[in-house]
Amino acid sequence: MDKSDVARVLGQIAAFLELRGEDQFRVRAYKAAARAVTSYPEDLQQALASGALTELKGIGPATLDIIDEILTGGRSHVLDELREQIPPGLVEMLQISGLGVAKIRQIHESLGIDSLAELEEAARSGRLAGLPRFGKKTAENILKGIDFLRHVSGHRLFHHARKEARALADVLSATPGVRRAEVAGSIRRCREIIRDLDFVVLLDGPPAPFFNRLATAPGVTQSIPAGDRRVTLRFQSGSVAEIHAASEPQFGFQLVRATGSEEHVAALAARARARGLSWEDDGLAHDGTLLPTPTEESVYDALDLQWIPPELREATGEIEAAAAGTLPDLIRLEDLQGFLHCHTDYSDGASRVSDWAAAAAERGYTYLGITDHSQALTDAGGLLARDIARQHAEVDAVNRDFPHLRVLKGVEADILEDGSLDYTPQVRADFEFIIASVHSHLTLSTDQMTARVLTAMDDPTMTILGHPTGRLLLSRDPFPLDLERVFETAAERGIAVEINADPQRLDLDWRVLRQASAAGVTISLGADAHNTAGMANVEIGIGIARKGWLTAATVLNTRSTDEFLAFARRRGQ
DNA sequence: GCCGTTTTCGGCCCGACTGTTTTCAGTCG
Repeated sequence: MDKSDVARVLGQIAAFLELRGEDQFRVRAYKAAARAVTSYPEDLQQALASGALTELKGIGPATLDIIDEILTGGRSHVLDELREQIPPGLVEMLQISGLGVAKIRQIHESLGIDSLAELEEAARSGRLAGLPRFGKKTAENILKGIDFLRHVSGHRLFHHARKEARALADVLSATPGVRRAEVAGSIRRCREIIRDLDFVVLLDGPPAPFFNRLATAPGVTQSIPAGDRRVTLRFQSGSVAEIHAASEPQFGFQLVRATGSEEHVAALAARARARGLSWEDDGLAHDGTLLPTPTEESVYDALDLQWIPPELREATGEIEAAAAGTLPDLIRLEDLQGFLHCHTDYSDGASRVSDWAAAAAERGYTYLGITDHSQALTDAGGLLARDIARQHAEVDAVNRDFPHLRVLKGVEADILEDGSLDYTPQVRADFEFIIASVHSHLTLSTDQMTARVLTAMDDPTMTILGHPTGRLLLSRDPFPLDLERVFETAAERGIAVEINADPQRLDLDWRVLRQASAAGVTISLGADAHNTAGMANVEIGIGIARKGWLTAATVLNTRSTDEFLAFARRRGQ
């Protein structure tokens, strides 16, 4: 049980209370507590033990009790009781965009519906559209929402899946007879959303006894063997893990096979056949004899290929490049000199300027770009024009305390509906660089949204286009935008386009990064972090950049402080 | 339910948008 589990329980309690028609402020208090837990930078267990949690804003006696109960016992009796009173199907419906508490209660009370399946049937049959204040459009949107939910169910964000996978890999490593356990599959490829977890384990002995042991391990509800060296495990939590067993001579082969996308692996198999080799379940064979392939390098080598970094194994040209010896020299975490896009307590961040500076200095960054929300984003407590001078004075003071770090005065300015940037030009001139982002009016057409963003790019104070498509993985589709024209304009104007490394965004999508760099666009890697724990976002952002074949030269914040500032200033003149 | 005090209970975000209806309820951020 960790922070995200605790936050999930608190959020669910809020949802149940909301459906029960409870006081809205009580509901809001639970939601606030969930947020407070999520953004709490320290270890929750320790904070509970030391009493630090009682000091946390948003946590009071009732929510503290619940957190204590979850952390010690793994469940909450408050939630359990609510589950008995209210059909859980109604809580699922809350996830449908456009359906709120009032409509769900109306549907439940007038049609007796309490599951998604029944809701879908009612929407299709027209019963739903017949309700007062419902109509054809509403029914259509609900069907769309159900489709979306089905599509995302069973998928998780990369960072959640990776955390679980690492924990499971530790358990596997500690199992008797296991010499090594590696995370493979889509997590190793750094896909933005993950369904199944894949592992390759190096065993001392035969797989069968090991698989039997796994089948009865705590939390495992089902164990489905596939052949004699693979097993699929289903867990109580809903997770699905595929375990591939390997002996030492074939470990590299199994790791390659379990890591690559289906298409990548199929292409490798075809290449093997073209070379008179056969690609079998248990290894690469020549004339019926398995070739020793203990490492991944030995597998690719046998196919006359350079070793291919896992992030690239998506069958998008990497095999051809590896054959020609032209794989890119991918960017690495240590290439970054600047840490960009973070929010302080001047807007919706939890960390102070000095906290950020200390964290950035500790990680060896040479500059740190502070970018609070601008005033138009009132929801996020956007920085009011009158508070800017105070923040800048604070930055100056912090800069005196950190001789090896330069804190830069940036801002994340809203791109308003008409494409203008938030604040007056005079106010914007006080910042050393500006990330401009769309946060509102997300339902414009492709033409309108493209025109809006292009207009914003006319503004000479814009340095970086933030989270360009506004998507929220597993919850909100990207807004429509003609990226080709945006890239063209960005390259022409010297505006960088962001890979937003918030694990919920990862926007730009890695699939369009090669198009962007081919168009000559400079990419900025932004953490979009709201507390110093969010510094780790950058690591995921690097994975996405690598997935998009980016080299250090394409990424803005691999440059020195002076080069970064020169990039920002060039446009203002 | 939590916060912040005028320390014991009153206040807590509201404006824009959508789909409905024909003046507005419900949702969203």
